[in-house]
Amino acid sequence: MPFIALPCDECVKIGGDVRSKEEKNMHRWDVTPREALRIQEELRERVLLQNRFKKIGTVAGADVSFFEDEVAAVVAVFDYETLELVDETVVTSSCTFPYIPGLLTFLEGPVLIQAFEKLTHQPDVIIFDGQGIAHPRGIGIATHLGVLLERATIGCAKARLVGEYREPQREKGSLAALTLKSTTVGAVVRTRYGVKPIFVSPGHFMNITSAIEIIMNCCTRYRLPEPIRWAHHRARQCVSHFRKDEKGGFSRMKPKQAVRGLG
DNA sequence: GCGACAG
DNA sequence: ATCTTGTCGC
Repeated sequence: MPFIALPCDECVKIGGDVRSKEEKNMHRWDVTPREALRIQEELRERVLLQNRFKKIGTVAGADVSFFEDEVAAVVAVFDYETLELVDETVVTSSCTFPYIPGLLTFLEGPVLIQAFEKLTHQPDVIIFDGQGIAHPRGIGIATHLGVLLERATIGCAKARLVGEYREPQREKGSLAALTLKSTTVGAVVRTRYGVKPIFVSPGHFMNITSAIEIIMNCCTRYRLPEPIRWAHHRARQCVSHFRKDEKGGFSRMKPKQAVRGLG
């Protein structure tokens, strides 16, 4: 029974039951691609592209790594000024949905939400490895989870999903508008001289200008903002453990090794 | 029907 | 995403 002993600001009472806002907003995840589209259409109406976060004290990076059907999700929280780590959570799980362009949230969302629930320090802003509103239905993973968690989020993708743009200049800080149906949904940002640009778009409780500014402030000496780099790095470490366990396991040992091992 | 297509 | 060593360019 999902009862919470001490009701607080983060909780809401419903007929004697006490549920966190996350639970109250949650929808089903065991859905078909068609049902997933329907959920996105419903949630898009709840998106707010206006800043709704206080003075930024902390920023989090969220990412997921894979090894076959096993996944490891990491959420790492950093001090916005010093970019020092202040909190981090890891959750491993198995895939329940395939990767389908436009439906990434249904693959990574469930495990990421579990990781957020384990945090001790709730960040003021969250950066995701994927799109925000620069999505065919305006609700990429950053936007979707921003609505469910009711938090300010930013989408920071390494590649384009939708939209048109002109290549930004080679200098660090160069920008180009990412346009979809004659509407600017984000920006193509050159975070270092000459490197491949990243695709920044607001998720939720955030406007485009602030999204770009926050991302730039988190980019020190690499192409990706520090929170995302860290989360990605840690998620990969976890996945490497899966590999070792897999190798040492008996059931999935490769034929050549199995034969030798059995004499 | 033919490409495009976050991770 | 992931498999992967050295190597070309700033």
